[in-house]
Amino acid sequence: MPSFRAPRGTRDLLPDVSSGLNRLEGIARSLAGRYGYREMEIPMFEQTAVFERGIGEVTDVVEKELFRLAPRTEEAEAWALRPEATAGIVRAFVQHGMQTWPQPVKLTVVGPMFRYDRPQAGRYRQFWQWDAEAIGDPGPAVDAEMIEMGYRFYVEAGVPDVQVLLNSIGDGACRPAYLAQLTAYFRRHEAELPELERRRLDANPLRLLDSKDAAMAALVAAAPRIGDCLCEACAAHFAAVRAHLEAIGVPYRVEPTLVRGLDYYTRTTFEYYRRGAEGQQQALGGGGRYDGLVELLGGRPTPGIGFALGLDRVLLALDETRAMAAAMAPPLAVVVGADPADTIARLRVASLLRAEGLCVRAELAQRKLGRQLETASRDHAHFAVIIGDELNEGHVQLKDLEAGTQRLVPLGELARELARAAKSHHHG
RNA sequence: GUGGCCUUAGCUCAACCGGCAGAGCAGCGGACUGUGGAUCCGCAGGUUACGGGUUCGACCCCCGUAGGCCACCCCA
Repeated sequence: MPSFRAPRGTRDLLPDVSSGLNRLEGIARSLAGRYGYREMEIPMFEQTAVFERGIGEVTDVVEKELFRLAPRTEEAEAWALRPEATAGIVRAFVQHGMQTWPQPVKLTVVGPMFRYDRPQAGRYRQFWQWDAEAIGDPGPAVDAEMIEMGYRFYVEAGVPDVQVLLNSIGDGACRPAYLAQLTAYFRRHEAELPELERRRLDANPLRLLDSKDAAMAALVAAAPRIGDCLCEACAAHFAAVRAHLEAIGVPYRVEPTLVRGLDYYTRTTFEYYRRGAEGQQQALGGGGRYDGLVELLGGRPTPGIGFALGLDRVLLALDETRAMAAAMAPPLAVVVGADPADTIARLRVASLLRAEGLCVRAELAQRKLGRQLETASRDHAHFAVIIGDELNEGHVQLKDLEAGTQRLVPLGELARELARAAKSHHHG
Protein backbone atom coordinates (compact mmCIF):
# COMPACT_ATOMS: atom_id res chain seq x y z
CA MET A 1 0.00 0.00 0.00
CA PRO A 2 1.33 3.44 -0.89
CA SER A 3 1.70 5.63 2.17
CA PHE A 4 0.45 8.73 0.37
CA ARG A 5 -2.81 9.21 -1.44
CA ALA A 6 -4.76 12.05 -2.99
CA PRO A 7 -6.60 14.03 -0.28
CA ARG A 8 -10.14 13.04 0.50
CA GLY A 9 -12.59 14.35 -2.06
CA THR A 10 -9.87 14.94 -4.67
CA ARG A 11 -8.67 12.58 -7.34
CA ASP A 12 -6.00 12.24 -9.96
CA LEU A 13 -7.39 12.65 -13.43
CA LEU A 14 -5.52 9.94 -15.32
CA PRO A 15 -4.86 10.59 -19.03
CA ASP A 16 -8.18 9.22 -20.32
CA VAL A 17 -10.25 11.30 -17.92
CA SER A 18 -7.96 14.28 -18.23
CA SER A 19 -8.35 14.33 -22.00
CA GLY A 20 -12.09 14.02 -21.50
CA LEU A 21 -12.05 17.08 -19.28
CA ASN A 22 -9.90 18.85 -21.85
CA ARG A 23 -12.40 18.11 -24.55
CA LEU A 24 -15.21 19.57 -22.44
CA GLU A 25 -13.17 22.67 -21.74
CA GLY A 26 -12.58 22.99 -25.46
CA ILE A 27 -16.33 22.87 -26.16
CA ALA A 28 -16.91 25.45 -23.41
CA ARG A 29 -14.29 27.81 -24.84
CA SER A 30 -15.61 27.40 -28.33
CA LEU A 31 -19.16 28.19 -27.21
CA ALA A 32 -18.01 31.12 -25.10
CA GLY A 33 -16.24 32.52 -28.14
CA ARG A 34 -19.27 32.07 -30.37
CA TYR A 35 -21.54 33.79 -27.86
CA GLY A 36 -19.15 36.67 -27.22
CA TYR A 37 -17.78 35.76 -23.82
CA ARG A 38 -14.12 36.49 -23.14
CA GLU A 39 -12.11 34.13 -21.01
CA MET A 40 -10.31 35.41 -17.95
CA GLU A 41 -8.59 33.99 -14.90
CA ILE A 42 -9.27 34.85 -11.31
CA PRO A 43 -7.41 33.71 -8.18
CA MET A 44 -8.14 30.31 -6.71
CA PHE A 45 -8.63 32.05 -3.37
CA GLU A 46 -10.08 35.33 -2.20
CA GLN A 47 -10.64 37.17 1.02
CA THR A 48 -13.24 35.15 2.86
CA ALA A 49 -15.42 38.25 3.02
CA VAL A 50 -15.84 38.20 -0.78
CA PHE A 51 -17.66 34.89 -0.49
CA GLU A 52 -19.41 35.67 2.77
CA ARG A 53 -20.87 38.86 1.45
CA GLY A 54 -21.38 37.73 -2.13
CA ILE A 55 -22.82 34.27 -1.63
CA GLY A 56 -24.48 34.96 1.70
CA GLU A 57 -23.40 34.31 5.27
CA VAL A 58 -26.14 31.83 6.06
CA THR A 59 -25.84 29.70 2.92
CA ASP A 60 -24.51 26.16 3.23
CA VAL A 61 -21.69 27.00 0.86
CA VAL A 62 -20.34 29.61 3.25
CA GLU A 63 -21.48 28.15 6.54
CA LYS A 64 -20.10 24.66 6.23
CA GLU A 65 -18.45 24.13 2.86
CA LEU A 66 -15.96 26.97 2.67
CA PHE A 67 -12.35 25.77 2.36
CA ARG A 68 -10.77 28.22 4.78
CA LEU A 69 -7.01 28.68 4.72
CA ALA A 70 -5.09 28.82 7.98
CA PRO A 71 -3.78 32.35 8.55
CA ARG A 72 0.01 32.70 8.51
CA THR A 73 0.18 35.52 11.00
CA GLU A 74 -2.14 37.18 13.47
CA GLU A 75 -2.64 40.18 11.22
CA ALA A 76 -3.24 38.16 8.10
CA GLU A 77 -6.61 38.48 6.45
CA ALA A 78 -8.83 35.47 6.24
CA TRP A 79 -8.63 33.62 2.91
CA ALA A 80 -10.68 30.85 1.45
CA LEU A 81 -10.47 28.74 -1.71
CA ARG A 82 -13.12 29.71 -4.25
CA PRO A 83 -16.28 27.60 -3.94
CA GLU A 84 -17.63 29.10 -7.17
CA ALA A 85 -16.53 31.74 -9.63
CA THR A 86 -19.27 34.36 -9.68
CA ALA A 87 -18.24 36.23 -6.53
CA GLY A 88 -14.63 36.45 -7.67
CA ILE A 89 -15.57 37.61 -11.18
CA VAL A 90 -17.83 40.29 -9.81
CA ARG A 91 -15.11 41.34 -7.37
CA ALA A 92 -12.79 41.72 -10.37
CA PHE A 93 -15.48 43.59 -12.29
CA VAL A 94 -15.66 46.17 -9.51
CA GLN A 95 -11.92 46.30 -8.87
CA HIS A 96 -11.05 46.99 -12.52
CA GLY A 97 -13.83 49.46 -13.18
CA MET A 98 -15.51 47.32 -15.80
CA GLN A 99 -18.65 49.40 -15.51
CA THR A 100 -16.83 51.73 -17.93
CA TRP A 101 -16.44 48.96 -20.52
CA PRO A 102 -19.06 48.58 -23.23
CA GLN A 103 -21.99 46.91 -21.47
CA PRO A 104 -22.75 44.13 -20.92
CA VAL A 105 -19.38 42.71 -19.96
CA LYS A 106 -19.43 39.04 -20.87
CA LEU A 107 -16.82 36.95 -19.08
CA THR A 108 -16.04 33.29 -18.65
CA VAL A 109 -13.84 31.24 -16.34
CA VAL A 110 -12.99 27.55 -16.57
CA GLY A 111 -11.26 25.83 -13.72
CA PRO A 112 -11.33 24.04 -10.40
CA MET A 113 -13.52 25.08 -7.47
CA PHE A 114 -13.32 23.87 -3.89
CA ARG A 115 -15.93 22.95 -1.34
CA TYR A 116 -15.34 21.21 1.93
CA ASP A 117 -18.25 18.82 2.06
CA ARG A 118 -18.59 15.09 2.30
CA PRO A 119 -17.53 13.50 -0.97
CA GLN A 120 -19.64 11.19 -3.09
CA ALA A 121 -19.55 10.13 -6.71
CA GLY A 122 -19.86 13.27 -8.84
CA ARG A 123 -19.31 15.42 -5.81
CA TYR A 124 -15.79 16.36 -4.91
CA ARG A 125 -13.89 18.78 -2.74
CA GLN A 126 -12.05 19.90 -5.86
CA PHE A 127 -14.26 19.95 -8.92
CA TRP A 128 -14.29 21.68 -12.28
CA GLN A 129 -16.74 24.26 -13.52
CA TRP A 130 -17.37 26.25 -16.62
CA ASP A 131 -18.68 29.61 -15.47
CA ALA A 132 -20.08 32.41 -17.62
CA GLU A 133 -21.29 35.83 -16.54
CA ALA A 134 -23.01 38.65 -18.42
CA ILE A 135 -22.82 41.78 -16.32
CA GLY A 136 -24.59 45.02 -17.15
CA ASP A 137 -27.67 44.01 -19.11
CA PRO A 138 -30.99 43.92 -17.24
CA GLY A 139 -33.02 42.59 -20.16
CA PRO A 140 -34.62 39.16 -20.52
CA ALA A 141 -32.97 38.45 -23.88
CA VAL A 142 -29.55 37.95 -22.35
CA ASP A 143 -31.14 35.51 -19.89
CA ALA A 144 -32.45 33.42 -22.74
CA GLU A 145 -29.20 33.64 -24.67
CA MET A 146 -27.27 32.38 -21.67
CA ILE A 147 -29.67 29.53 -20.99
CA GLU A 148 -29.34 28.52 -24.62
CA MET A 149 -25.55 28.59 -24.46
CA GLY A 150 -25.56 26.22 -21.49
CA TYR A 151 -28.08 23.93 -23.13
CA ARG A 152 -26.00 23.83 -26.28
CA PHE A 153 -22.99 22.82 -24.22
CA TYR A 154 -24.68 19.60 -23.16
CA VAL A 155 -25.86 18.93 -26.69
CA GLU A 156 -22.36 19.36 -28.11
CA ALA A 157 -20.77 17.39 -25.30
CA GLY A 158 -23.18 14.56 -26.04
CA VAL A 159 -25.02 14.33 -22.72
CA PRO A 160 -28.40 12.73 -23.32
CA ASP A 161 -31.73 13.71 -21.78
CA VAL A 162 -30.81 17.13 -20.40
CA GLN A 163 -33.73 19.18 -19.24
CA VAL A 164 -33.84 22.91 -18.56
CA LEU A 165 -35.70 23.84 -15.40
CA LEU A 166 -36.77 27.46 -15.16
CA ASN A 167 -38.27 29.68 -12.51
CA SER A 168 -38.40 33.25 -11.31
CA ILE A 169 -37.87 33.99 -7.65
CA GLY A 170 -38.82 37.67 -7.84
CA ASP A 171 -36.84 40.62 -6.62
CA GLY A 172 -36.65 43.04 -3.71
CA ALA A 173 -40.04 44.41 -4.60
CA CYS A 174 -42.06 41.21 -4.49
CA ARG A 175 -40.07 38.48 -2.81
CA PRO A 176 -40.37 39.76 0.78
CA ALA A 177 -44.15 39.76 0.49
CA TYR A 178 -44.13 36.27 -0.98
CA LEU A 179 -41.79 35.02 1.70
CA ALA A 180 -44.10 36.39 4.40
CA GLN A 181 -47.03 34.66 2.76
CA LEU A 182 -45.12 31.40 2.42
CA THR A 183 -43.90 31.47 6.00
CA ALA A 184 -47.39 32.17 7.27
CA TYR A 185 -48.72 29.24 5.27
CA PHE A 186 -46.23 26.77 6.70
CA ARG A 187 -46.66 28.21 10.18
CA ARG A 188 -50.30 27.30 9.97
CA HIS A 189 -49.23 23.73 9.21
CA GLU A 190 -46.26 23.66 11.56
CA ALA A 191 -47.64 20.72 13.49
CA GLU A 192 -47.55 18.57 10.33
CA LEU A 193 -43.94 19.39 9.53
CA PRO A 194 -41.13 16.89 10.11
CA GLU A 195 -38.44 18.05 12.50
CA LEU A 196 -35.94 19.00 9.79
CA GLU A 197 -38.49 21.03 7.86
CA ARG A 198 -39.55 22.88 10.99
CA ARG A 199 -36.00 24.10 11.45
CA ARG A 200 -35.89 25.21 7.82
CA LEU A 201 -38.99 27.28 8.35
CA ASP A 202 -36.92 29.65 10.46
CA ALA A 203 -33.67 29.42 8.51
CA ASN A 204 -34.74 29.51 4.87
CA PRO A 205 -38.43 28.98 4.15
CA LEU A 206 -37.87 28.85 0.38
CA ARG A 207 -36.05 25.57 0.88
CA LEU A 208 -39.22 23.94 2.13
CA LEU A 209 -40.44 24.02 -1.44
CA ASP A 210 -37.93 21.52 -2.77
CA SER A 211 -38.09 19.20 0.20
CA LYS A 212 -37.53 15.55 -0.64
CA ASP A 213 -39.62 14.40 2.28
CA ALA A 214 -42.58 12.46 0.87
CA ALA A 215 -44.75 13.65 3.73
CA MET A 216 -44.27 17.18 2.45
CA ALA A 217 -45.50 16.61 -1.09
CA ALA A 218 -49.14 17.52 -0.46
CA LEU A 219 -48.26 20.53 1.65
CA VAL A 220 -45.80 21.82 -0.92
CA ALA A 221 -48.29 21.32 -3.73
CA ALA A 222 -50.84 23.48 -1.95
CA ALA A 223 -48.33 26.15 -0.90
CA PRO A 224 -48.47 29.63 -2.40
CA ARG A 225 -46.49 29.85 -5.63
CA ILE A 226 -43.92 32.54 -6.24
CA GLY A 227 -45.20 32.68 -9.78
CA ASP A 228 -48.53 33.97 -8.55
CA CYS A 229 -46.93 36.62 -6.38
CA LEU A 230 -44.44 38.24 -8.77
CA CYS A 231 -44.64 41.99 -9.04
CA GLU A 232 -45.55 43.38 -12.42
CA ALA A 233 -41.96 44.01 -13.48
CA CYS A 234 -40.78 40.55 -12.47
CA ALA A 235 -43.74 38.85 -14.11
CA ALA A 236 -43.10 40.75 -17.34
CA HIS A 237 -39.42 39.83 -17.24
CA PHE A 238 -40.22 36.16 -16.70
CA ALA A 239 -42.76 36.12 -19.51
CA ALA A 240 -40.23 37.75 -21.83
CA VAL A 241 -37.52 35.23 -20.95
CA ARG A 242 -39.93 32.46 -21.82
CA ALA A 243 -40.94 34.09 -25.08
CA HIS A 244 -37.29 34.42 -26.08
CA LEU A 245 -36.57 30.79 -25.22
CA GLU A 246 -39.52 29.62 -27.24
CA ALA A 247 -38.52 31.80 -30.19
CA ILE A 248 -35.08 30.16 -30.36
CA GLY A 249 -36.41 26.70 -29.65
CA VAL A 250 -34.81 25.92 -26.31
CA PRO A 251 -36.96 23.34 -24.54
CA TYR A 252 -37.58 24.11 -20.89
CA ARG A 253 -39.94 23.35 -18.07
CA VAL A 254 -41.17 25.88 -15.55
CA GLU A 255 -40.43 24.46 -12.12
CA PRO A 256 -42.21 26.63 -9.54
CA THR A 257 -40.34 25.02 -6.66
CA LEU A 258 -36.89 25.63 -8.13
CA VAL A 259 -35.02 27.75 -5.61
CA ARG A 260 -31.28 28.00 -5.57
CA GLY A 261 -28.85 27.86 -2.72
CA LEU A 262 -27.06 31.15 -3.07
CA ASP A 263 -28.42 34.40 -1.70
CA TYR A 264 -27.60 36.60 -4.64
CA TYR A 265 -30.17 35.32 -7.09
CA THR A 266 -33.05 37.51 -8.28
CA ARG A 267 -35.71 36.89 -10.88
CA THR A 268 -34.53 34.24 -13.35
CA THR A 269 -33.17 31.00 -11.94
CA PHE A 270 -32.48 27.90 -13.99
CA GLU A 271 -30.95 24.50 -13.69
CA TYR A 272 -29.77 21.81 -16.09
CA TYR A 273 -30.96 18.50 -14.95
CA ARG A 274 -30.36 15.00 -16.21
CA ARG A 275 -33.45 12.92 -16.53
CA GLY A 276 -33.25 9.32 -15.49
CA ALA A 277 -29.96 9.75 -13.67
CA GLU A 278 -29.54 7.93 -10.41
CA GLY A 279 -28.73 9.69 -7.19
CA GLN A 280 -27.28 13.11 -6.69
CA GLN A 281 -25.78 13.67 -10.09
CA GLN A 282 -28.97 14.92 -11.62
CA ALA A 283 -28.05 18.58 -11.22
CA LEU A 284 -25.51 19.20 -13.96
CA GLY A 285 -25.40 22.95 -13.69
CA GLY A 286 -27.39 26.00 -12.82
CA GLY A 287 -27.47 29.72 -12.66
CA GLY A 288 -29.55 32.80 -12.46
CA ARG A 289 -29.80 36.54 -12.39
CA TYR A 290 -28.14 38.52 -9.61
CA ASP A 291 -29.17 42.13 -9.98
CA GLY A 292 -27.95 43.15 -6.52
CA LEU A 293 -24.59 41.41 -6.36
CA VAL A 294 -22.33 44.04 -7.93
CA GLU A 295 -23.61 46.61 -5.48
CA LEU A 296 -23.20 44.16 -2.61
CA LEU A 297 -19.51 43.82 -3.46
CA GLY A 298 -18.95 47.55 -3.54
CA GLY A 299 -19.77 48.50 -7.11
CA ARG A 300 -22.48 50.71 -8.57
CA PRO A 301 -25.85 49.02 -8.94
CA THR A 302 -25.42 46.76 -11.98
CA PRO A 303 -27.55 43.83 -13.10
CA GLY A 304 -26.00 40.51 -14.03
CA ILE A 305 -26.68 36.91 -14.87
CA GLY A 306 -24.50 33.83 -14.96
CA PHE A 307 -24.26 30.10 -14.82
CA ALA A 308 -21.92 27.43 -13.48
CA LEU A 309 -21.81 24.04 -15.15
CA GLY A 310 -20.23 21.10 -13.36
CA LEU A 311 -17.78 19.40 -15.70
CA ASP A 312 -17.18 16.42 -13.42
CA ARG A 313 -20.83 15.51 -13.61
CA VAL A 314 -20.78 15.69 -17.39
CA LEU A 315 -17.76 13.41 -17.37
CA LEU A 316 -19.65 11.02 -15.13
CA ALA A 317 -22.71 11.09 -17.38
CA LEU A 318 -20.58 10.48 -20.48
CA ASP A 319 -18.74 7.65 -18.79
CA GLU A 320 -22.03 5.92 -18.08
CA THR A 321 -23.06 6.19 -21.69
CA ARG A 322 -19.60 5.11 -22.85
CA ALA A 323 -19.14 8.25 -24.86
CA MET A 324 -15.81 9.20 -23.36
CA ALA A 325 -13.06 10.88 -25.36
CA ALA A 326 -10.94 8.69 -27.56
CA ALA A 327 -7.46 7.64 -26.56
CA MET A 328 -4.32 9.46 -27.71
CA ALA A 329 -3.83 9.66 -31.45
CA PRO A 330 -1.47 6.90 -32.63
CA PRO A 331 2.03 7.91 -33.72
CA LEU A 332 2.79 8.02 -37.43
CA ALA A 333 5.87 5.91 -36.86
CA VAL A 334 7.83 4.17 -34.16
CA VAL A 335 11.60 4.07 -34.42
CA VAL A 336 12.93 0.64 -33.51
CA GLY A 337 16.44 -0.81 -33.56
CA ALA A 338 17.96 -4.16 -34.44
CA ASP A 339 20.58 -3.68 -31.77
CA PRO A 340 18.75 -3.48 -28.43
CA ALA A 341 21.64 -1.65 -26.80
CA ASP A 342 21.99 1.07 -29.44
CA THR A 343 19.51 3.65 -28.18
CA ILE A 344 21.61 6.48 -29.55
CA ALA A 345 20.84 5.61 -33.18
CA ARG A 346 17.13 5.35 -32.47
CA LEU A 347 16.99 8.61 -30.58
CA ARG A 348 18.97 10.37 -33.31
CA VAL A 349 16.61 9.31 -36.07
CA ALA A 350 13.53 10.10 -33.96
CA SER A 351 14.95 13.52 -33.17
CA LEU A 352 15.50 14.15 -36.88
CA LEU A 353 11.90 13.25 -37.74
CA ARG A 354 10.42 15.25 -34.86
CA ALA A 355 12.37 18.28 -35.97
CA GLU A 356 10.41 17.94 -39.24
CA GLY A 357 7.18 18.12 -37.25
CA LEU A 358 6.30 14.44 -37.45
CA CYS A 359 4.59 12.51 -34.68
CA VAL A 360 7.09 9.81 -33.91
CA ARG A 361 7.64 7.58 -30.92
CA ALA A 362 11.08 6.23 -30.17
CA GLU A 363 11.24 2.76 -28.72
CA LEU A 364 14.03 3.25 -26.21
CA ALA A 365 13.62 0.13 -24.10
CA GLN A 366 16.58 -2.20 -24.61
CA ARG A 367 14.54 -5.09 -25.86
CA LYS A 368 14.96 -7.25 -28.87
CA LEU A 369 13.50 -6.16 -32.19
CA GLY A 370 10.49 -8.48 -32.05
CA ARG A 371 9.30 -6.93 -28.80
CA GLN A 372 9.86 -3.44 -30.12
CA LEU A 373 7.70 -4.15 -33.15
CA GLU A 374 5.11 -5.76 -30.94
CA THR A 375 4.57 -2.60 -28.90
CA ALA A 376 4.67 -0.52 -32.09
CA SER A 377 1.79 -2.60 -33.43
CA ARG A 378 -0.13 -2.35 -30.22
CA ASP A 379 0.22 1.43 -30.35
CA HIS A 380 -1.40 1.33 -33.79
CA ALA A 381 1.53 3.08 -35.40
CA HIS A 382 1.32 3.25 -39.19
CA PHE A 383 5.03 2.67 -39.75
CA ALA A 384 8.09 1.30 -38.11
CA VAL A 385 11.48 2.77 -38.91
CA ILE A 386 13.92 -0.08 -38.41
CA ILE A 387 17.49 0.87 -37.74
CA GLY A 388 20.22 -1.69 -38.31
CA ASP A 389 23.51 -2.14 -40.09
CA GLU A 390 22.09 -0.36 -43.16
CA LEU A 391 22.55 2.85 -41.23
CA ASN A 392 26.29 2.60 -41.97
CA GLU A 393 25.39 3.15 -45.65
CA GLY A 394 22.92 5.87 -44.69
CA HIS A 395 19.78 3.76 -45.04
CA VAL A 396 16.96 2.56 -42.81
CA GLN A 397 14.14 0.10 -43.34
CA LEU A 398 10.71 1.74 -43.57
CA LYS A 399 8.05 -0.82 -42.74
CA ASP A 400 4.33 -0.35 -43.33
CA LEU A 401 2.84 -2.08 -40.33
CA GLU A 402 -0.60 -2.39 -41.86
CA ALA A 403 0.48 -3.78 -45.21
CA GLY A 404 3.41 -5.72 -43.78
CA THR A 405 5.69 -4.47 -46.54
CA GLN A 406 9.03 -2.73 -46.12
CA ARG A 407 11.70 -1.08 -48.22
CA LEU A 408 15.09 0.52 -47.90
CA VAL A 409 15.00 4.33 -47.65
CA PRO A 410 17.93 6.75 -47.54
CA LEU A 411 17.99 8.56 -44.20
CA GLY A 412 17.94 11.90 -45.98
CA GLU A 413 14.61 11.12 -47.63
CA LEU A 414 12.95 9.48 -44.63
CA ALA A 415 11.13 12.55 -43.34
CA ARG A 416 9.77 13.38 -46.76
CA GLU A 417 8.67 9.80 -47.35
CA LEU A 418 6.87 9.65 -44.03
CA ALA A 419 5.21 13.01 -44.51
CA ARG A 420 3.92 11.96 -47.91
CA ALA A 421 2.70 8.65 -46.54
CA ALA A 422 0.95 10.44 -43.69
CA LYS A 423 -0.86 12.62 -46.18
CA SER A 424 -2.07 9.74 -48.31
CA HIS A 425 -3.14 7.95 -45.17
CA HIS A 426 -5.26 10.87 -44.12
CA HIS A 427 -6.77 11.21 -47.55
CA GLY A 428 -7.94 7.66 -47.40
C1' G B 1 -22.34 17.76 9.24
C1' U B 2 -26.04 12.93 10.15
C1' G B 3 -27.12 7.62 9.21
C1' G B 4 -25.93 3.05 6.52
C1' C B 5 -22.97 -0.35 3.31
C1' C B 6 -18.15 -1.51 1.55
C1' U B 7 -12.31 -2.10 1.24
C1' U B 8 -8.21 -9.10 -0.88
C1' A B 9 -2.09 -8.14 -6.49
C1' G B 10 -1.86 -2.20 -11.00
C1' C B 11 -7.42 -3.59 -12.63
C1' U B 12 -11.85 -7.06 -12.17
C1' C B 13 -12.85 -10.63 -8.62
C1' A B 14 -12.38 -15.90 -5.89
C1' A B 15 -11.00 -18.29 -1.14
C1' C B 16 -16.70 -23.74 2.30
C1' C B 17 -18.40 -23.26 9.20
C1' G B 18 -12.49 -19.39 11.70
C1' G B 19 -7.80 -23.96 9.24
C1' C B 20 -1.50 -23.35 3.77
C1' A B 21 -4.13 -16.19 0.22
C1' G B 22 -5.80 -17.80 -5.61
C1' A B 23 -7.41 -16.77 -10.87
C1' G B 24 -8.28 -13.74 -15.26
C1' C B 25 -6.57 -9.28 -17.44
C1' A B 26 -2.41 -5.85 -17.56
C1' G B 27 3.33 -5.86 -16.90
C1' C B 28 8.12 -8.29 -17.78
C1' G B 29 10.81 -12.48 -19.97
C1' G B 30 11.27 -17.08 -23.07
C1' A B 31 9.73 -20.20 -27.31
C1' C B 32 11.38 -16.44 -31.85
C1' U B 33 19.76 -13.72 -30.89
C1' G B 34 17.32 -8.49 -37.55
C1' U B 35 10.91 -8.39 -38.02
C1' G B 36 4.73 -7.08 -35.11
C1' G B 37 -1.31 -7.40 -32.79
C1' A B 38 -2.17 -14.66 -32.48
C1' U B 39 -0.56 -19.01 -29.44
C1' C B 40 2.07 -21.62 -25.59
C1' C B 41 5.34 -21.45 -21.25
C1' G B 42 7.48 -18.87 -17.28
C1' C B 43 8.61 -14.65 -13.83
C1' A B 44 7.27 -10.84 -10.82
C1' G B 45 3.49 -8.63 -8.11
C1' G B 46 0.26 -9.24 -0.98
C1' U B 47 1.79 -6.77 6.34
C1' U B 48 -5.92 -9.31 2.83
C1' A B 49 -6.66 -0.49 3.64
C1' C B 50 -4.27 0.79 8.58
C1' G B 51 -4.06 0.00 14.14
C1' G B 52 -5.66 -2.89 18.13
C1' G B 53 -8.60 -7.09 20.35
C1' U B 54 -10.79 -12.31 20.74
C1' U B 55 -8.80 -17.28 19.40
C1' C B 56 -4.37 -22.92 19.39
C1' G B 57 -5.22 -20.46 14.72
C1' A B 58 -8.34 -14.37 11.68
C1' C B 59 -9.24 -12.23 4.67
C1' C B 60 -13.39 -14.21 7.78
C1' C B 61 -15.55 -12.37 14.52
C1' C B 62 -15.20 -7.48 17.75
C1' C B 63 -13.46 -2.16 18.43
C1' G B 64 -11.08 2.14 16.42
C1' U B 65 -8.97 5.04 12.20
C1' A B 66 -8.63 6.18 6.99
C1' G B 67 -10.69 5.94 2.20
C1' G B 68 -14.77 4.83 -1.20
C1' C B 69 -19.93 4.41 -2.10
C1' C B 70 -25.34 5.12 -0.88
C1' A B 71 -29.25 7.92 1.47
C1' C B 72 -29.76 12.76 3.80
C1' C B 73 -28.14 18.11 4.36
C1' C B 74 -26.89 20.70 0.09
C1' C B 75 -25.09 21.48 -4.46
C1' A B 76 -21.81 21.34 -9.41
